Amino acid sequence: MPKCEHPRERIMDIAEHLIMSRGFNRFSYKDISTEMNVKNAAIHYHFPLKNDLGVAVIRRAQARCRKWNGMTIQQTVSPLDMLDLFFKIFTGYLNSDEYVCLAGSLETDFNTFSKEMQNEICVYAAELLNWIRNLLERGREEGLFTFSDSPEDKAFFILSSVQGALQIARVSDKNLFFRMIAKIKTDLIG
Amino acid sequence: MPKCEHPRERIMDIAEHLIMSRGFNRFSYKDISTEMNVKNAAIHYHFPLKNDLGVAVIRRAQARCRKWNGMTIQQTVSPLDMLDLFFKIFTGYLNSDEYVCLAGSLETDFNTFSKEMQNEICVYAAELLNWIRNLLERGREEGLFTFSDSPEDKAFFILSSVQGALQIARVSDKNLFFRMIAKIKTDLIG
DNA sequence: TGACAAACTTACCTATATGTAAGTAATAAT
DNA sequence: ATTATTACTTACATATAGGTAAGTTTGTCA
Repeated sequence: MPKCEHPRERIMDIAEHLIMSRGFNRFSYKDISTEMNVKNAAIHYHFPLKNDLGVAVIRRAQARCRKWNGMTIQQTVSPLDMLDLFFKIFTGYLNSDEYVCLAGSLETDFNTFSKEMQNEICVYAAELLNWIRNLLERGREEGLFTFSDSPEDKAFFILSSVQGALQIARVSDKNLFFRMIAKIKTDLIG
Repeated sequence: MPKCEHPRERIMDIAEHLIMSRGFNRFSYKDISTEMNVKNAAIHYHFPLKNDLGVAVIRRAQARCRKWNGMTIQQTVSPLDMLDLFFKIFTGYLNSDEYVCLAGSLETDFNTFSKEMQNEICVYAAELLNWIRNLLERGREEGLFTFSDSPEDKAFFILSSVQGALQIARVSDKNLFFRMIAKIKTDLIG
C-alpha cells in the first residue's frame, strides 16, 4: 500500500536535492509531500522530526562516501578514475543549474542546526576529505600524481576549491569552473 | 529620537552578521529588533520588506569591494598588502568561529531569492573577482607575483579556494585553512 | 507657536512550517 | 478469521515570520 516503491529512500532523495538547491532551512515537508502526491503527515510517518530526516540524509551521504573510499583503497578503480569521478559529481551539480554540493550547503547553515546534525556534518566532511586524501596518496604512490603538500593538505585544497568554485560559478561564468578543474588535474598529472 | 546613532547602518550591520552566521532565510526582523532593543515594526520602518534589507546589505558590500579595488588600481596600497588584507578578512571570519563569507552564504541560498537580490549577488561576486583579478595583475606587473594562469582564472581559483576552505574549516580543522592560505601566498610569491 | 519629519510603538493580520493524534485501508502472518 | 504492520489520511494545534495600519514621541525649523 505504499504509493511508491521505497518511500523512505524517495523522501531522502527529494530532501537531498532540496538541501542542495535551497538549503535545509528553506524547504518544508509540504514540498516533499506535494512531489510525492501524498499528504504532509505521510512524511512525518517516515521521519517524525525534520531533524530525523536531516540526519538520515547526511548519514546516507557518509555511507556513499565510504563506499567510494573503499573502491579507492581496494584499488577497484584507479586513482585517476576516482579523481574523474569526483570532478564528474561536482560538474553534474553545476550542469543541473540548481545545486551546490551537499556539504557546502549544510556548512553555511551549520549554526542553525541541532548538535546531532552538526555532528553528522562534521563526520561527513571528514569522510569526504578522507576519500580525496586516500586517492591522492594512492595516486602519488603509483606515480600518477605529483604534488608537494601532504595528501591531507592537498585534499583540503582541492575540496575547498571545487566546493567554492561550484558556488561562485553559479552566479558568474561556468567556464571558470571547467577551466579550474582542468588546471587542478594538469597540475596533479604534470 | 533614534535609539542609536545610525539606525539604518546598525540594522545592516546586524543583518550582515546574521546572514554570515545563519543565512538570509534563517534570521528574522525579531532577531534584529531584539538586539537593538526596539520593536519588530521599527525595522520595517527602515526596510519595509526583508528583500529591501537584503538588497541594501549586498549593495553596501559591493561598494566596500569597489573601494578596495580603487585602492588597488590607484596603488594606494601594494598588491602584496592588498592580498594580505583579503586573507585577513577571511581569517577574521574564521576566528570569530561563527561566520562564513557573505558571498558564500548568499550563493548557497541563491535559488530562494527574488530576481532583484539574485542580480545584486551576481554583481557582488563580479566585484569580488574583479578586485582579486586586479591585485593579481598589478602584482605580476610589479614582479611581486608569479602565476601561469590568466589573472581572471587565478582570481577565481583563489577566491573559490578561500571561500570553500572557510566553510570546510569550520566543521573540521582550522589549521588546514591557515596552511592553505600560506601555501597560496608562497606559490604566488614564488 | 505650530507644522513637519524621523523614528519609533501598539495592535493587528495572514500564511506557512512543524508537528501531533486519531482513524483507515491494504497486505502479511498466524 | 483475526491480528498486526505498513503506509498512509483527516483534522487539528501552535509558533513564528513577515508585514500593515494607525497612533505616539521627540526634536527641528519656519
